[in-house]
Amino acid sequence: MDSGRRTDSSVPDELSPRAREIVSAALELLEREGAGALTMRRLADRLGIRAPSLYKHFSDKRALEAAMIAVGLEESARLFEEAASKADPLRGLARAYRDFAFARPELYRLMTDGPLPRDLLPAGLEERAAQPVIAASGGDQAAARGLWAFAHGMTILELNRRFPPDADLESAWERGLTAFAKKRR
Amino acid sequence: MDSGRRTDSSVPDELSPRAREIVSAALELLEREGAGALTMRRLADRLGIRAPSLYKHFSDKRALEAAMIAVGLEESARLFEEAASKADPLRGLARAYRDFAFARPELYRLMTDGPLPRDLLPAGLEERAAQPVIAASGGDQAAARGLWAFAHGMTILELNRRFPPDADLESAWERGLTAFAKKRR
DNA sequence: GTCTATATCAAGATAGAC
DNA sequence: GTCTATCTTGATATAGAC
Repeated sequence: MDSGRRTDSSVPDELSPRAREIVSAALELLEREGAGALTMRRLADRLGIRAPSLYKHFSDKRALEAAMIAVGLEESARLFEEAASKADPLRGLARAYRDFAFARPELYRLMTDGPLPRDLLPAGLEERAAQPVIAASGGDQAAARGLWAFAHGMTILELNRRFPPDADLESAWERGLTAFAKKRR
Repeated sequence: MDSGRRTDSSVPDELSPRAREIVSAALELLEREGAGALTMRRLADRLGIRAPSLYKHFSDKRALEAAMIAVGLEESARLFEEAASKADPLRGLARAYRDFAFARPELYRLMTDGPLPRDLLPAGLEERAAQPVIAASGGDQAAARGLWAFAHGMTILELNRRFPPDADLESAWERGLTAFAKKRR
């Protein structure tokens, strides 16, 4: 595994180079050791500096987390756009959604466990990530939100190991996607 | 406001009377001040005792939380059974689900944010709470899990204020319930 | 069943020097 | 951009007396 020094290509470039390195290290720390390990001290350790130095780059922890969430939204928007451009957009999108969440489970949690820090996010980013889901729902916003809720519910309940251990989740996904694929009338 | 002393009627009675009072106070504290406020110290304050005394009643915080979760499962099982016994079980159940979550949002989070403490829960309780959903899905477990995922997704995304502020959630619920109401073939 | 005293650990953030 | 020193706060849990 490479580490620390590498700059993640999807870190927003409004940030200074050093800030981007910090976000990159924070994402690695988060994913490797979980949300509980994402502290200013541990992050600084990983970068070989002291915790107070981080405050020269981010005003507080919330600003750092917002930058991390922005990375997640950019990446998911890109993945969703690609999936929705192929055959069977609805199932492709569902697959891309689940794959993203399981590739970066801790980031996914950070992105969904509370309100988005909308005041700190690039304008239009939230909408951009939602757009492919709306398109795959035939432009019906209500259907898109229902579909998102279903996908998020399946995903987060599985991530949280909240389903019974022996549950057949493949069938549950299939049943839900079939339901949302049907035209309303 | 009354406090501390009152015993919640749905606290499991395998516990000693004093332990039930503690669980009751913990549920109040959790709901009034949020998960961050549920600490052994704050709980003890509310009961007029010192934190170490709590450990005579619960071996650790996890055991206390398990008792709280058991209360939530008992209550939701009761509410779901009642809702599913009436006309339009699927919509009644969905309403009961959402109502429960919004009546006790912090308890709902505690119940869904991670794996159940299955080793500390009364046997059969998890299944009892799930049963009405399976029944309303015509006995189809996969459909029941999809429906649960949808309901949880709608609920938790709303509780987390994760939908756009202006989203029409009533329509999203309706679209999803219509989808799951249709027979699969 | 409750107490005091204590161990152990850790968090976010600021001031001010270099 | 980084440092040291520090503030302020707070957590879970145990030992052993009463």
